[in-house]
Amino acid sequence: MDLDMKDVVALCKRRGFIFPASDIYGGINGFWDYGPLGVELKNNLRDLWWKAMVVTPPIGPDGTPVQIVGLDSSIIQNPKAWVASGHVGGFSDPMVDCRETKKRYRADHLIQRIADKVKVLADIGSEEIKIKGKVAKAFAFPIDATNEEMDRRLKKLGVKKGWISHDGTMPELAFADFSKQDLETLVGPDASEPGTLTEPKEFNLMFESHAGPVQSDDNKVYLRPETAQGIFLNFKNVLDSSRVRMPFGIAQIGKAFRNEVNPRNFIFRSREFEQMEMEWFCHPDEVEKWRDFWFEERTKFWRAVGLASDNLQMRKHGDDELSHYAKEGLGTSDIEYKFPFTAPDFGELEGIAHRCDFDLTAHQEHSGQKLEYMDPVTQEKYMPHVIEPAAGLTRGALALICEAYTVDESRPSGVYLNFHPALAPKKAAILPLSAKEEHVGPATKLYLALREEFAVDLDIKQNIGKRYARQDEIGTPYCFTIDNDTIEDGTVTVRDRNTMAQERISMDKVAEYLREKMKPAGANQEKEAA
RNA sequence: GCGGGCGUAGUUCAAUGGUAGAACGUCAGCCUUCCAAGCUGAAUAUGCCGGUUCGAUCCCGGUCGCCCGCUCCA
Repeated sequence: MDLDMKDVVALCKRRGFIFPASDIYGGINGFWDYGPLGVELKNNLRDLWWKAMVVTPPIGPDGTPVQIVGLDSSIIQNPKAWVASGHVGGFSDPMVDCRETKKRYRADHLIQRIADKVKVLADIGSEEIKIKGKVAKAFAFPIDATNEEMDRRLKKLGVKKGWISHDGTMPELAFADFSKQDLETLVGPDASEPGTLTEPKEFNLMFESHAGPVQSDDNKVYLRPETAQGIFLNFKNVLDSSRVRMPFGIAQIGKAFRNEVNPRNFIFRSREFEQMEMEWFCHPDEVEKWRDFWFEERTKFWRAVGLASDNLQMRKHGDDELSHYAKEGLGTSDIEYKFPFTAPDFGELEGIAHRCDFDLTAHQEHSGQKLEYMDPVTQEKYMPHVIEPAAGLTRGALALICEAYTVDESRPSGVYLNFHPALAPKKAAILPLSAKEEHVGPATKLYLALREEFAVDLDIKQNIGKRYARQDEIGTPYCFTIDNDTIEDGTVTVRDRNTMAQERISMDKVAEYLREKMKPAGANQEKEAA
């Protein structure tokens, strides 16, 4: 059956995974809070990523582990950094609305074509093109409109042939160059009369604040829209302090902020979110090798944490959707997940981008600091290129929840969360079969021993069925039940979340049992074992 | 940002121009030797602001939030 997002959202709230931010004040659009279980899940994913990147980075093509160091840079940086990165300019996409058709266009995606003839005629007042009684002097078309499409549209609007043409005598103007008054005589791409387009509206997708208690333009600062820039800003510091040599990576996990026009789809597109980014610096000649390497590693990671189904797919960006930093080079490939709200389409989970030397070059120019790399062996001096695997931590957590959400009418809870044990917020629940001391005593002892190593729950209240059901709903993979046999022979029942099957194991072996079950999730485990 | 829909307990739903009810969940207790059993009890809701009205959860306006579509997503 199709997974309904409403059920997922309800479970997340009911069991304490994700709450609307500022819930008691009616919430705030685009912001979410992670509850007691949500923060565990998110931290587990975060820690596994950190381990896979920084603690036990993968074995490289040459058979030795690659070099990656960690970083935690400030959310607020010198605003010049965002000018250099292109965010101050590039983040502001002027938008134009059509009052008639309610459509919205990016101003830089519209062009206007004005026929000289029309202009002249209008100027001398002898003849005019009138549409619905209004003077039309110019027509806006999508930037990719073909001549045929433009002809067809003009004909439909009743413009006589010969009055206006696209034979090269008709100038093209960028929308932004048009004056406010000219808008009155401009016909929108889908409108039936002139004058329906609004002035371009500035959209700045970066959050602004002020460093210091007095607000002025002089101390305006931005909340980072991506963690990546903090890495580029520290490239030289890391290089000078960390004994790293090309190629190497700098990894960072942290919050990022984007003033999304329209936050949607639960935590998928929120205004405050968390990223896991690694900038891999390498020689320009090696980018292809490393792009392929990281693409494969990152795919393995997502499969290892539990996104092993057909819901995961890989997609290369088309040329039309490339970022400003990826216009040259190898482009961007996405790892995508089929979320319930995107199905049958997929939503981006991680992008592996070739950022070229865009960022370091830009920061070198703007800061005046030399950021080139001098190879100590070859004495070659060059600007490193960057392969960037950039993943959404919060999106990842959402994908994990969606993937884990399993409807099972046959069990009391009706649903269980099939998390990989390493990701599950609680690894196990310790359940005394009855609330009597002979059960509670050993259960408490087991709980105290296990909690040193695992996130476990001790649950004494209510009957055993209710307790199993509750653990199912929060995705606890194992329940250890203490009963009369435990007192006799020191064994406990292990109840498996997915199969509901039970087996008895010695109480001494419980920790080892859990340790074993946690194992396979590390993305680099297989290679290490080999 | 535009259009449409919606807003009642933690969740899912019901009802009404005359002071809101259920199920599940939660909590407390009893009972329970393995899957939400049974029994008893308890707490908890009309998003917010304003208007109409004798009286508004219901009608109207605004606002906030959620969902769908469009747009956008460097």
